[in-house]
Amino acid sequence: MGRPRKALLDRARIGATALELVDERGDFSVPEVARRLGVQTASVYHHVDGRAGVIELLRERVTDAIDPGTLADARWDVALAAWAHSYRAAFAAHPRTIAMLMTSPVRAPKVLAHYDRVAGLLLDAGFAPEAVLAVITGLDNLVLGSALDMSAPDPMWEVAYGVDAPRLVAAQEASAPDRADAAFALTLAGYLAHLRALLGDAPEPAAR
Amino acid sequence: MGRPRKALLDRARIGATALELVDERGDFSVPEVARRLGVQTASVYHHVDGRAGVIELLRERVTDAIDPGTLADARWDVALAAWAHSYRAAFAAHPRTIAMLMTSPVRAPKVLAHYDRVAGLLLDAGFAPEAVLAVITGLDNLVLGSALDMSAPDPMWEVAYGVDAPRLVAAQEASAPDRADAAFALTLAGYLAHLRALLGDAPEPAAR
DNA sequence: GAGAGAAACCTAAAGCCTTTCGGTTTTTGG
DNA sequence: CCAAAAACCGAAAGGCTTTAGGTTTCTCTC
Repeated sequence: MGRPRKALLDRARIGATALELVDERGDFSVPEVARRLGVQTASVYHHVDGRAGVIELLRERVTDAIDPGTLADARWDVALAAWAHSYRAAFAAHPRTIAMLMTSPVRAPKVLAHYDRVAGLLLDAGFAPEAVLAVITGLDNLVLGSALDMSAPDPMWEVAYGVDAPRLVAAQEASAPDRADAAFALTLAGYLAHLRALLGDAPEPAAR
Repeated sequence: MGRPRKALLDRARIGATALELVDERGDFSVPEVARRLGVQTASVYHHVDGRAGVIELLRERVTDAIDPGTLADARWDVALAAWAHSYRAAFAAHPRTIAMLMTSPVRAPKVLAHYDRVAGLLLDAGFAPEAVLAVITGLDNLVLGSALDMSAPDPMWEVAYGVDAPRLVAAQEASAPDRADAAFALTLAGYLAHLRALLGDAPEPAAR
């Protein structure tokens, strides 16, 4: 014991291991992370500010997958749609982190830069300054609501034997396997069409 | 000690106390509930199936506030909108429960009955059976995404000193205090308009 | 290149939580 | 009336979070 010749731990390995655990089991604990890395629990605390610190590592890992390039399109609605898809995909890749990340404010500069660009996009598109945050919030709600749905158990509605909900059961049996994606497409298309209408743009025909 | 003359505990009191704790602190533990009720921890386990059982009590309490009468309107879109508002309000009253309730499937018969009625409503309105669940999921995403937003810290985006996000900061400062409500109205209006368009109804003018 | 201080890991321990087991008293139902 | 069930308590096992203090190795400065 004592300091090892070669470091056994670093923040990257801790974050990766915690994310593995959350993906597999829906949660993590510091001792579990330590066991997986072949190290004592207390050692992890040397690199990270406790459990909360590990959660911040998770946030960094998950949100790093959001593609900033999606915001480059000249048409604001196309850019917004692409960004929303990328955002959703990032969370969809690790859906069990969502409940863990939502209850603390966003502080990661990289993520804040995304939202700043979105705000600029909306201002340039012609939205009133006092409306911009509501528009962003709405988009956020769509993305996170959908991402949360992907983290939910499948099926989401468990109709026990003896409970009477025939139409819900039929709907569940008839639903396509891409239900979650279809729902997101539906809400996003509706939202963007509504925003275009508010701006007085010529509404594009609601493609299928 | 031994069995008391008058019962000290029941499921209702346990549920109410746990909900109080979650509202106040964002979480609960079985010993905390017991302390508040002036009882030993082990006694709680006599009435409830562990921590998970207490969470189910929370779900019952929160969802009981959803008004089934909202679904009675003859116009499917009006009914859906009213139901969504009621649903959202129920969660908004106890926003800290949301993260706790989302990760386990819905089993409460009363809630399942709601969704069953919604499924029937959509079928009668003319949606294809295989599309019904996607439509429901989309609505669910809007409601829960918005409810989650209400449980999020305010402000949601914390731009630290030295981080450059001027347009986001300006948008936050310019935003009205009813940002969350405005965002929900925006997304719901867009969604319903989109659904009406899909059905080929005469689209009502998007009343601002 | 030598020594001081920092870094990285470990052992130990306090305090909390979840859950179970068995004991005691009171109520209830046949 | 009495046996079984119900309601509560005490105790304890095992896990988690976090801190404190010890040991070894590395690194930076003189």
